[in-house]
Amino acid sequence: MKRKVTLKQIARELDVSISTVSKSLRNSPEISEDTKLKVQAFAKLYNYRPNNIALSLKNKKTKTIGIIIPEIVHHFFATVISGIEQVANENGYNVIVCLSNESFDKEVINMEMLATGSTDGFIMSLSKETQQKKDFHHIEEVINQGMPVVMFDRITNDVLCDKVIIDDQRAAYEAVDFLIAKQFKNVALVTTVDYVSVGKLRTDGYVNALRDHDLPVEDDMIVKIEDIENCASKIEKLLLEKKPDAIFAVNELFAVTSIKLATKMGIRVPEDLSVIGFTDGIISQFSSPSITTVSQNGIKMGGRAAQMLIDRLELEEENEQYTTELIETHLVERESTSTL
Amino acid sequence: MKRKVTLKQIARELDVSISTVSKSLRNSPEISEDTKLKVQAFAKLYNYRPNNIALSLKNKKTKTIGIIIPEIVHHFFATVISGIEQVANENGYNVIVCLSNESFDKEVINMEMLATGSTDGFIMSLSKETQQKKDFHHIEEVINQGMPVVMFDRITNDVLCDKVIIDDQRAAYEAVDFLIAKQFKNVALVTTVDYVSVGKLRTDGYVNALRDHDLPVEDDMIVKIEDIENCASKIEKLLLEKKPDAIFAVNELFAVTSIKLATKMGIRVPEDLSVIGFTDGIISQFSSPSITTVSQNGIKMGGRAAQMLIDRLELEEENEQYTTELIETHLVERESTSTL
DNA sequence: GAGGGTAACGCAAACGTTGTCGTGTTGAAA
DNA sequence: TTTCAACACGACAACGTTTGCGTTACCCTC
Repeated sequence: MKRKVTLKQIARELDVSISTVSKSLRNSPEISEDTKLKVQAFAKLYNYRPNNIALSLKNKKTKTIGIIIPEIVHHFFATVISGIEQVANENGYNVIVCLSNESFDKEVINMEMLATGSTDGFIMSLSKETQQKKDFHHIEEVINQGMPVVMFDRITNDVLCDKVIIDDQRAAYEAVDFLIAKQFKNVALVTTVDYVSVGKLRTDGYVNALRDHDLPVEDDMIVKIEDIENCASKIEKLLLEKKPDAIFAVNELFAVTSIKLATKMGIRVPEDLSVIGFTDGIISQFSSPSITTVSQNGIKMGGRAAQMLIDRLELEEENEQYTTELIETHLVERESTSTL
Repeated sequence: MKRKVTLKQIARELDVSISTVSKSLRNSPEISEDTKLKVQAFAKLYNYRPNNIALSLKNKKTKTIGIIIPEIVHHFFATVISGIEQVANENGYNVIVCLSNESFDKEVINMEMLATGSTDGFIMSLSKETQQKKDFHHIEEVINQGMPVVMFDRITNDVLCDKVIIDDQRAAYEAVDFLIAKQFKNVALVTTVDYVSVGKLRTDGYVNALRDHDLPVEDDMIVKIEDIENCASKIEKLLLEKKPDAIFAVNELFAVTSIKLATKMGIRVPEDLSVIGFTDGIISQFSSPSITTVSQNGIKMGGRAAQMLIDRLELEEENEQYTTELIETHLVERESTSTL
């Protein structure tokens, strides 16, 4: 087993100083050609690579981005990571991933952990608990320490930082508008509880779309789901009592669940009921019928977030101007909406 | 903006030496109670946290695990990461994720990148290209440098290290056996090309199951898919010409694609055709009909891999004894197999 | 031969931490 | 009064790098 070779070892072997070795490898004009060649050859032979940790300590830069997200077994978050990783990689950055599992405490612990030197900045999406508690001191803190933070998807306006989101309200509006244009009169909504920021915004979009078309907004047509495990009865009740001709669901899971329940109740999709979901993930593509959905490009979102963070990291002067970037969405039409 | 406080700053403020501060915070008996309390109070006030990078450099341990996988937008890999992250976190480790995108070169670059001080060890699953080229010098190299590697799922026997896999062959055997027990006589196989290790093993399991039941193994009943985009014609041909009464697919995507194509051709699932997939992911759960599948617990797999790596990292003496651990699988029966 | 210029290299500091060892002061025992 | 232990703390090295600056030795010029 041959351990990693260091400048010191090369210096000793070649009987020169450490500085000479370092300068030779960085091709400094201070060093004679002879020595440079000798050192470079030796370094190549022993496959010398500068130690990242030592560099990080010296430069006070880790070239590492911390990602903190609620969960990773989730198509959208996975695509965002993928987008981040790609841009990060192109810029010589690594990504270190921490999961909050929707827990406020874990989010705090993870941030503090990574903030003590491990990363140069953060890209994060808030956990449900954090959104509920509205406690963002851990985020304020790292920002105060000079570490840039970029928030995406589940954000808060209470923290000043760069953000990347989709225009949830507008996307929802357009989805509902699409349904109304198809002459559906009883469009129901299956959404999350209000403290989930994106759920709230999509709900708002739904309401606005109905209002703008002078359609009634009935509370009974809106199902707010807290826990996916126990949502069946609520949706069944909706289908049974309100007999909607279309459903807008604020995520894939709600959409596919609605379809499954409807099918079980003898309601055909899309003949008797049209359904639009949100997030163009695996489920929408592969379920039967495949689901018409609002596509939010996670790769692009992650990529933009990473680029914003890196831009800020590599800007030497502080820039107090924060921006919120909107990633465009579009409706992917599939089988779950009738074509009439 | 208050930057992170260091030992040096505390020392200066309190007019003591750096060593005294360090020792006070680590509660050394060398230091008087008075001084300790004073320092600790000050440190708490300024929220002192030891710098991870400096610690890593000093201890030659980063408390970080490198994960290299082909892709992350993939349910199984996401669950494995989730499992790794959990165990890592419990043991005070962070995970840094790199994606090879199935590319050999990227896999090599990522490994070399992380190997120069960034991580203590690796957990990885080989890229397709690497499996095809059978070039593992980058892995051998980091092992030679004393960094432990744990491989999972897509492994190779050409490298000596710890491994975590499922018994692909046995799992496939049992799935096919299950079909045969249901009196299906024409069980087809939709699999990958042979160089994908798990595909090959699952193919072997299929073949063995048929042989053991004295059923013929026909080449025409086996479809090997290289590229998911252009697989439709092959599967359609199989369905049309061979009219199988059951299909065993070596992954979710192949299973759901087969079902979709069959349905389009008027073949009802499960009435006319039973289908079993592999990997219990989102697709199997939510497609219609939901898919009977071999469940491989990614969380458990990742957890075991992480534990094996950490055990080896925290063992001071070298242990040349490598183990390959099998994670049990089980068949999840759903709607895509007829119950007769 | 004295002075100055220059090529080629080494020293040392710095990043933040830990731990070994050395050092000064105090008090008590001989 | 001397000696010695205990106590409380500081100096320093080390981890691996980079870099500004100091230090040689040599050669050229006048």
